Amino acid sequence: MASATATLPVEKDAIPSLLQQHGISPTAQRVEIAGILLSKCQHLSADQVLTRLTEHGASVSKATVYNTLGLFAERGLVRQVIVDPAKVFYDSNVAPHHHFYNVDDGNLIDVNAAEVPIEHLPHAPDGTVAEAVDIVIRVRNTG
Amino acid sequence: MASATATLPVEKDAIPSLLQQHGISPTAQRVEIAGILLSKCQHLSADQVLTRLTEHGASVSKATVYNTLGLFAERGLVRQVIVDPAKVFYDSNVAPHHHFYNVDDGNLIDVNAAEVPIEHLPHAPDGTVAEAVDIVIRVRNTG
DNA sequence: CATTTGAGCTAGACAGAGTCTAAAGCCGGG
DNA sequence: CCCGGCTTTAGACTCTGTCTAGCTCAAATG
Repeated sequence: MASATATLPVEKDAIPSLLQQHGISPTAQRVEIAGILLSKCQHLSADQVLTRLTEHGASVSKATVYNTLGLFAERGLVRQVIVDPAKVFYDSNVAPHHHFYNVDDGNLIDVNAAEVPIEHLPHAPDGTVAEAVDIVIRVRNTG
Repeated sequence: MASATATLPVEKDAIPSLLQQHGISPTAQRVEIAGILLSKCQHLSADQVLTRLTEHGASVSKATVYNTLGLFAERGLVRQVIVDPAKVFYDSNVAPHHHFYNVDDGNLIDVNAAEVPIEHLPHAPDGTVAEAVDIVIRVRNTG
């Protein structure tokens, strides 16, 4: 059940076992969705995943796409990125990193965590534990 | 038109001139909305602002609340906080700071920027300029 | 072999946040 | 007094995401 995170892109054949390593039974639809998202380092919304599925000729329902992406995120196979008020992006890169977010065109670019050294974090409020630190550098087109 | 950010809470009487300092003509509705949001250091969604308006007996339409909050954010009078995929929060504190976000109960707590020292930022991608750096520390209730 | 059980999938209804549109109100200048 | 621009408004609309109720299929059971 631990995270045996493969380097991107993940080969088609490797997907079923990768799912199983994350405690996810590899159904046809899940393999299909993972195949699209993990095919390279990218950020896709649920809707974009759905579109690509239909382009690939695979017919997966909207509910399944949402359920599956939620499941993948919960099990650490992908990561949610919340930068756009309108929708959630799913990031195929689960290594610790941050993001540039272009507010003009909605473009999202990875930033290696090592490039943003943080000396120390403040203590989490009483009764809570820190779970993740998300850094978003909002950029805007010049001119 | 520059930012003459008053310390919170902003007195009722000071609101019209504060709006004007940000290049916003102080209509009755805008003064009402600013009065609620700037009454203390807090994070409110558009919907929460709308609710408080009606509680105060002021009748402002939904469209106006959204338009006005968007305008305030654009002019630097308040700040958008994007942490919850479902809705945007408007932060009355525009001083540089970050946030704890409790994913269990949706609670949002300010973190002084000085408590999260960042040595240096990576260069923004070509053709873009950094505009803001948002750090969100996601926490979860213990037990 | 028939039956049951349960996980997973699906279509479509639904909910909530936010945007758009078309009309109406307000207000200052000529 | 009238005109023109800015602001507000109600309500329709869009879009993302969730929920429900039924269906499928495969594995376990008798």
